[in-house]
Amino acid sequence: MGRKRTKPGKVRLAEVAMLAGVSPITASRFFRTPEAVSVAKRVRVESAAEELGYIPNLAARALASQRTEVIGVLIPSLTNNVFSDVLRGIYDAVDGTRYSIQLANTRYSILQEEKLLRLFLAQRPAGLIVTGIDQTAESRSMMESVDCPIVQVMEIGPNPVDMMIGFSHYEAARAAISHLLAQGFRRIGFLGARMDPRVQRRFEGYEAIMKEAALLDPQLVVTTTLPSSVTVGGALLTDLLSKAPDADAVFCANDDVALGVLFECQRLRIGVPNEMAIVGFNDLEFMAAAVPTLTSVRTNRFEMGRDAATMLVERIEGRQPLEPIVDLGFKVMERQSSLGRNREASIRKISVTGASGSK
Amino acid sequence: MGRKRTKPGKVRLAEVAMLAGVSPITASRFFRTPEAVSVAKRVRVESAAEELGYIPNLAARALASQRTEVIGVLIPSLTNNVFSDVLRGIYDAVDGTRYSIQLANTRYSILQEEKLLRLFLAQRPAGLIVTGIDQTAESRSMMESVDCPIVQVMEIGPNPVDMMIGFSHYEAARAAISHLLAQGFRRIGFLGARMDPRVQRRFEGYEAIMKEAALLDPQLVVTTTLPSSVTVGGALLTDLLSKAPDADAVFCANDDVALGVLFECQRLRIGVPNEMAIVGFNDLEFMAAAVPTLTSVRTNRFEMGRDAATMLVERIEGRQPLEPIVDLGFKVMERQSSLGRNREASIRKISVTGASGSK
DNA sequence: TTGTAAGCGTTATCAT
DNA sequence: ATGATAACGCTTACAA
Repeated sequence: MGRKRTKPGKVRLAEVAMLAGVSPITASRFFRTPEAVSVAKRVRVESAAEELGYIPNLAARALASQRTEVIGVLIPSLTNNVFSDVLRGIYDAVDGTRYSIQLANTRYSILQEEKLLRLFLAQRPAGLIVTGIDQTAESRSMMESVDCPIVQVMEIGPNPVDMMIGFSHYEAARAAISHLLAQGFRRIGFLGARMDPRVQRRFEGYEAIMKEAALLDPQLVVTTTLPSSVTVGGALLTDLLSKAPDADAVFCANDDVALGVLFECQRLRIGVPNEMAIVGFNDLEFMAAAVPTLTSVRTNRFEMGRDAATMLVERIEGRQPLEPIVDLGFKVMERQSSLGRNREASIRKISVTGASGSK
Repeated sequence: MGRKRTKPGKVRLAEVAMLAGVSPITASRFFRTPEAVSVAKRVRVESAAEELGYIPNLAARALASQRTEVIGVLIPSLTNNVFSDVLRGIYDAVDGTRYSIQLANTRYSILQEEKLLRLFLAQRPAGLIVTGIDQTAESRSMMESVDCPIVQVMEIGPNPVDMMIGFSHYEAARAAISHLLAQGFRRIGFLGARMDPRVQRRFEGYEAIMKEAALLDPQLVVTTTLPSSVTVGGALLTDLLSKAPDADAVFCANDDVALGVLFECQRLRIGVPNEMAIVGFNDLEFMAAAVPTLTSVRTNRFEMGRDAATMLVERIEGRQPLEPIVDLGFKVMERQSSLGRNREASIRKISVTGASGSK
């Protein structure tokens, strides 16, 4: 009628308990809250587990306890360097803890994200890391009604679902443009690929400060929904030059676009920065190695992932983090590609470093 | 004494079965093997599940069935573009199946890999994807004694644990050097970073063909165990030039090293390819966009991941794949950076494309 | 601090 | 094709 009994191969908690001469529940306690077990029994259970090579069955644990030790991570892309740095930080922080990562790729679709979120939440994750602040209303209400801690990464904004870590893409773009203005550039183009919400926000920063300087010109803006790449960067520059031949600088929403611009300038024999200044975004490794070295906005992606996971684990384990919203800031790395001639000495110096909120 | 009863919120299989007017086991069968349930009951269970919003409890399923629907993936690095492409392929293939991915980072350490392997196997994964063919003896015997299917990715070699998909790094390097030889280059340097087993194999390919051509010279070899990067590429070139000022070409074991070499040549005003030819490895996107365009060896990383996961799923579900060892080959993408002057017309033309084994 | 009893939600086994 | 029953291995709730 029933099923045949336990195969002898596997070591269960009961075996450990028996060898240690305690009840299963005591052994169970030992693994979860050692301090709740007397020292004498602690050592007996420990050595019994060691001797038998006991490995807990996570499925049984999850079923009995009604929760898992899985942290769900939703990111838009596996290809983009930016996210792989964040991921590395997450794995780094989780490494050595009892938690494991369940990763899923939304492919920049908030509908896909909603679907994955529903899937994840159904398995009662211990915590959740989601990218950005542009979830669907449905996703939002799911996240708000669920009881596990959640961290939104990559940017900061109003109304966090729970915790948040990132920086203001708007302010970062403003700082980049301020730098170009301070260097005397005036006809500054915006080159954007993918145009996901964060690139959109960078554009808004560009737009705002250009408008304030009375320098905004639609001819200076070239974007595409294609994924960003070096090749796309070259094409965007070509487009820009056909619309605004007098452009003297470009702010690229991604570093690979910036590299593509550099190559295109070389191809077209346009001097950088004399005829065309270049500023990128994210400060990938190659930016400092290029010829000329390329200015970019450094963002703290590894730290973002690491701290997000750490905050999450802290909360899962019942501790309250110091701050629910962490602004990791950014830094404009000024390099040769944006060295200006200070064409107008009247340009005020603008601080280009600091926390996003430090307006 | 016991615990309080089921909270009313969650929908269980029993509820679905009751609403459908069948026994729980029939409902269970419907979800796993619909064809084993009569059509009449199928529709009733389906609509009942729909109506109640039933979501299966994976922990209960894993506990009862003694297996999981998790595919473990062990890769050496999250940062390296090469692996993120493979990963993307894996996620792509698994997407939409019932399997999920459990990812872990060995950080290029086979001891770390062994540890993670032990951890994974303890949870009875449905399948496993591991990187390369250089596991520890202990790892190997664990993999051989476990009963789940396993795919080794990134390269092919003798004695697969189970299945294998990749290409011969040795042959790929030979093909790259053959191309340089055919273009008339003679003092061909080897620039290698990280020197993981696959880079090592590329070096062996370089070494063998250079020796055959009686051109091997230790002064032409510069390596480092540092992770590969654009910056490191520049430094390696500098080292090479100090040891072998007459080098006329470099084979870079990674594309980022190749890009670093290009930049360093620009910095030193060394003409590419006239004074220095450059060949990279992997054919990352920027290679075709650089100025001059950079020759590289194209490898099929996305396909590698996708096909590895597909083969695994096939095997998990009981089907035998056509071939347990898949050679995805490679292709030397000849571009401007290795355009030679055919200094010696006597050089025989060598085919540079094809499966790794097609010596 | 420790133990007893019951239950977590599903599937394997055997029988019909 | 369907169902009754027991079992998967652990933890919660409560009592001692």
